[in-house]
Order: sequence, then structure tokens, then C-alpha cells
Amino acid sequence: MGQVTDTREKLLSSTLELMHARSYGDVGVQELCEHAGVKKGSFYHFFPSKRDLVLEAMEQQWNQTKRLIQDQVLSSKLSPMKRLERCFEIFYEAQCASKAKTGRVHGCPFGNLAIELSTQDEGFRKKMDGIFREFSDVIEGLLREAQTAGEIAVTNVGATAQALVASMEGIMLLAKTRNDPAVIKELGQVLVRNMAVKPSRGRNGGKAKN
Amino acid sequence: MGQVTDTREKLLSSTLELMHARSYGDVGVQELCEHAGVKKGSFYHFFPSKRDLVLEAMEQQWNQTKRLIQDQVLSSKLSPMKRLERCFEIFYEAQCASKAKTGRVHGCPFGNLAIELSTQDEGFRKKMDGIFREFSDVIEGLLREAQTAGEIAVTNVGATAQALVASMEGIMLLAKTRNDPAVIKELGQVLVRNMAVKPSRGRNGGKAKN
DNA sequence: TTATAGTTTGACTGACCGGTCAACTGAGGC
DNA sequence: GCCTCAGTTGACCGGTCAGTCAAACTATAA
Repeated sequence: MGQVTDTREKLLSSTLELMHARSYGDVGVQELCEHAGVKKGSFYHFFPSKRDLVLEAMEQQWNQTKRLIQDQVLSSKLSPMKRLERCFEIFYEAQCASKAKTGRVHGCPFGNLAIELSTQDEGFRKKMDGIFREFSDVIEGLLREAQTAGEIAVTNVGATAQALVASMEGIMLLAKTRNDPAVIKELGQVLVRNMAVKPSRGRNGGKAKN
Repeated sequence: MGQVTDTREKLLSSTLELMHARSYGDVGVQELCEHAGVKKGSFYHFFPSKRDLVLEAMEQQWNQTKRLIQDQVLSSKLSPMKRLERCFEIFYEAQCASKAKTGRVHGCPFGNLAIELSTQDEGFRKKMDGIFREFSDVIEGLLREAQTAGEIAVTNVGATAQALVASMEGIMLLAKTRNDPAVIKELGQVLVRNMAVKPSRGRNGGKAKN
């Protein structure tokens, strides 16, 4: 009975594309509908509001991202720290692709929306917070593996994982502001390698007091 | 002849306040004017457009920030790495203040605008890029001092400084998304301390190859 | 064939957007 | 006393915003 269409899905994927490339405020319902090839009336048949559409689109995006990380990073046979570095490579490749297609580095879709909306809409803030926490848990797992493998010597793994997530977000921000994906690869490497255990040269490289 | 007023300054400081708390897209000219106690007609007497006002406000904000960093961080007598840590403390205190006043952590005014506008307005992107580069130079200076003082053992100081700036931005982003200023202090410490030279325990903490 | 649920359509609402403008105000210089 | 001019005012512009709605259409199941 009735019809079954892909209108809903078209709307969601258009949202992912446009919101990532621009911003929540700058992309209107009208434009969203035109991009999806859908009339505005249909939009409100499937979603109660623009806000709800974007919230659901973010959920979808995060599920896709988790799958990508699982397949391309976690299930790889590299050493833990190399897998962490691989994580930056994935981000680098994604931004290279968007730069090649649109001429712009768009940064992290989650970070972008978190910054734009988390002071204005508590629902968005909580959703983004949840995503970052989940991601932090993934990184923490990687760090624990690296620790038992002796690749790093870190006292507070949980906080370090959070700091790493923050650094990733910041690197994506900088890459977007430079409009240069190379930032991701370069700074990612610096970050990971500064974290790795160095072959100690001399008794004590310097007193770390004061 | 004619009048001299502080309308222009009121407009600029209202912009700083409102744009930092919300976003470029969400704050309209009308609201800006009401907040500053100015009529819309006056606005366009002083600024050709909203965009120009915000661009100038950012310039002002950056000059204020540079002065703050100079006074509170660079000219302090702490060790270089302690001064770096002090930098995070400054950010922490600023976000505590805004949380106490408004109930919200608003993050970095530069990062916020960079994310919102740098894919849509090349002028904004360049301005923010310039600010981040200047800031990176300041951090690089601090890092070089730390290096000669033997506080850190880092090969690529320039890239490390950039990575630090990125991490700061990311930490501000995370603090905003959590709505918790403590994130800044905690993750800042983790970052700085993981970077400091550790008292080497044993010949080689682990092979850092593969 | 008909009933019906699911989907589509486009005209519509009222509020608000950034920006314009001509008329006006008021203080300092002459 | 008046001229000049920076600054002020509020009405107004066309356009866009998110969201509404009643009517029409369409595919399927009975």
C-alpha cells in the first residue's frame, strides 16, 4: 500500500554533502531540496524540521565513519602506533579528495557542526560530545595496545586519547584554514612520532623541573 | 566641525561579544545594533557591510590577544615549558569566566570563525590563516627556548609549533563541545608533559621501529 | 475495482535578512 | 548667526528564511 521512495535517503545524503562543504546556517531548506531534487513539501513529509534532518544525518555520518575506521585502521595488521598514523592518512586522503573535487578542504564534519551549534543547541552539543567520546574510546584502545607493545610510555592513557582526538580536530581545523590537506599528514606524523618512545641518548636529556 | 562619537567602538565590541558567543550567520545586523544601542542606519555609516565589521573586529581581537600573551606569558620569568603551560591556563581562565557569566564555554573566537567561514569567504580564510601563523611563530619561539634549555628533545621545531597550535584549537573545540573549561587545563597539561624530556628509565624504553 | 496509506506538489505565511536612502540633528569653525 | 559636516534616524527595498497545508497523485493490497 502506498509508495516507497528514496526521497528520505536523497535528502540525508544531500545534507551530508552540503553541510560538510558549508555550514548549518548557510544551507537553507530550499537549497537542500533543490540539491536532492525534492520539493519542499516533501521535505516536511519526512522530517519535522531542518534541525531533525541534520541531527539524523550526523548519526548516519558517524556510523559510516566508524565503519571506515574499523575496516581501514583497526583491522589492519600494522603496529598500534602505525595504525594511529594510518588514521591521519585516512583523514588526509578524504580531504585530498574533497580538495580535488571542490577546490576546498572542508575539515571535520563533526568538528564543524560542533563549533557552529554547540553553544546554541544543547541537542547538537550532546550529540557531538557523544561522538567525540566514542572516538576517544577507540583511540584509547589503540593507545593501550601501543603501551603493552612498548611503543609509547604514557602515564594517563585516557587523557592522552582525549588530547589526541582534540589534536586531530585542531589539525583538521588548521588544514581547512590553510586550505591544504598536507597539513594533516605532516602534523599528524609529528604528533605521533613525538609521542613514540625515543631511543634514549645519554643518561638524562635535560632536567624537566621548574 | 561635526560630531565625534564612540559608536564605531561600541559596534566593534558588541561584535566581539556576540560573534564569540554565537556565530557569524546567527548574529544579524539588527541584533548587533540593538546590543550596541545603535540604529541600523548608523551601522552603515561606519561600516560598508557586516563582513567588513567582523573582519575588523577580528583584527582588533587578535591585537588584544597578542598583548595578553606578551604580558601574561612571554614576559613571565617561568621556564619556557612552564610558560607554554601558562598559555593553556590563560585560555582556561578565559573560558571559566565566560562559563561563569553565560553558562557556556564559547571556545576560540578565531577557530570558531575560521571553521564557519573559511570555505565560504577567502578573505576570512586568509585573515584567520595569518593569525594562526603569527601565533605559531610565537609558540615556535617558546619551543626554541625550551630546546636550548634542554627541556624538550624535538627535531622539527617549526612543525611541532604548528601541531601545538592545532592542538590548542582542538582542545578549545572539545571544551566547547563538553561545555567544560577543565578540559583545557587537563589536556593542556597532558600535552605539554608528554612533550617534555622524560628522565630516561632504562637503556631503551622500547624499539620505536616498524 | 476500490480502498487506502504513502508521497508529491506548489502556493502560501509571517518573520527576518543585509543593505539603502533622504531627511534630519547638533556641535565646532568662521 | 550661520555654515558645514560627521553622525543619526526610521522607513523602506527585494529577497530569503523555516515551516504549513489542502489537494492531487500513485502504488499496492484486498
